[in-house]
Amino acid sequence: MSSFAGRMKEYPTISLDRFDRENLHARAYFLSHCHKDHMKGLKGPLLKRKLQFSRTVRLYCSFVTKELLLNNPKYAFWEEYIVPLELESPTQISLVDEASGEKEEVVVTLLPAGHCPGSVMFLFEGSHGNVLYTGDFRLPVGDVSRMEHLHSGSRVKDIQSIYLDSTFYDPRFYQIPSREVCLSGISELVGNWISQSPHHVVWLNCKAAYGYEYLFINLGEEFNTQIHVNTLAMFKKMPEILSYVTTDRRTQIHACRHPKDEEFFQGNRLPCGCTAADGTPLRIISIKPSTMWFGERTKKTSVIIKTGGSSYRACFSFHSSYSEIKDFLSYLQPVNIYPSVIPIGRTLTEGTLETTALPVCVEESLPLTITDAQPAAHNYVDCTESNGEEEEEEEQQETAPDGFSLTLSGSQSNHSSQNMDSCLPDTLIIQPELDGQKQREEGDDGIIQSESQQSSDFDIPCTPESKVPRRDELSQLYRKLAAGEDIRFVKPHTRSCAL
DNA sequence: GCGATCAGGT
DNA sequence: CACACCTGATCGC
Repeated sequence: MSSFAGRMKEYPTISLDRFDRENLHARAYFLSHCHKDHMKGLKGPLLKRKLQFSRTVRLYCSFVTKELLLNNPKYAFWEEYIVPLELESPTQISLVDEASGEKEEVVVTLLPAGHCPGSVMFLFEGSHGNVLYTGDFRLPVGDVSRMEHLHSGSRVKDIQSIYLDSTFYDPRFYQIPSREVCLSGISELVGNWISQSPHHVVWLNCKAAYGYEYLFINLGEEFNTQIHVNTLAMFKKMPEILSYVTTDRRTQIHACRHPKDEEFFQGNRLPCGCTAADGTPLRIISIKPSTMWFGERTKKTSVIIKTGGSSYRACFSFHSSYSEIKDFLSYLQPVNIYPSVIPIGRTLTEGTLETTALPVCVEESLPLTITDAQPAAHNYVDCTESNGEEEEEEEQQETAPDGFSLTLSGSQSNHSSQNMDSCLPDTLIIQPELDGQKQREEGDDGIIQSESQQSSDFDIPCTPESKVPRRDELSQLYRKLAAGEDIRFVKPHTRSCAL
């Protein structure tokens, strides 16, 4: 959960993705994307009143975000105060104090963030330096070097601070299969199922959030069909999406939802209640998009895991992996990095919220901490699926190697499907009729590669009280990152962090 | 009745 | 182990 309080040190009269408390006094608002955890306070009556009295306060976002936002009647009052901006079009904005008349100019540029429809990063350029607020993002390695507005000529712009989506900024999440790999895995599973008969249907068990649209589009395109969803209203001005979704239940691919949809599925019913025309029972499989992550050296595993007789998990991530974030940061080399997510291991309490939620500066507090590298005892990833019956293993004590488990909680079956495939990177496991998984193989690719080397590491500290990285350590790290050297990252001290 | 918060769920 | 969101209970206004 984002713990970003809404404001940046350099431009404190701006509020982004938070609209409550102190943010009620902002001179301008920015919304990076239309997910509820970035919209706190956005429908508040206080804010509504402020807008009615203001001549200058506006909300800036992408056109798509505006469209999605206004689709919800609770936010309809924003309509006349939203200024949608084109992507990659630097726009000057005046930050005006309406009481004093004091004014500050800033240029903002929206950069596509790859998180969900309409999601953007905001690049601010003004008298307090260049600052990048990433919002939530997923960018493949290398994409940052192709973002024109982060460059000036052939040179990377000097970035004073990055306010970072640090959701997976943790070496445990070293790798997440690419969007393309995940999509093709899902496609293969869907295709193998629905081609068997018209009564074979797929239920995509997606959350109630924007971000699955590209999945619908790709499946719709591939199978020349539309995906059944509950409502089309939010897409009415977005033809690229609209043409791939439908409220007509007569399709083999569903992403509809119902408050009791899991129960429905257990009873072999779709959430929409659809049945076959001739009374033949439907053959339904569910595919639940879930984040799967893998270790530094393991690229070999399935993006689809069978979790029950008719249930599958499919790899799907809205957020960049650790290595993607590392690529992003090492390319931009910001002076400061402010993680948006409170590092694991603690929950925010009333007392700590105020202090920990505030931005932290590399030099002063500690967005980053250098730790000693651990010897690479085991460099393979133990991809296990927790089936909910096992005790939480104790293996994640200090004896745990830097491998980590792929644990899929919430599975209803006893069926273990770990280490599904150790050889075929993108191949999924499909067993339409066979319930057993006899070809299951132990994760035997635990070959320890030899290049383990001692070197520095950094991760997000558990608490603001933990040790501050020394300046020389940081510069050393940055030099390595800049040189493209392989840097080993250790597990964060999430377990040992005593609180 | 409303909003905010929390616990618990998927 | 994460996320984004929902429901329902509780509290305060």
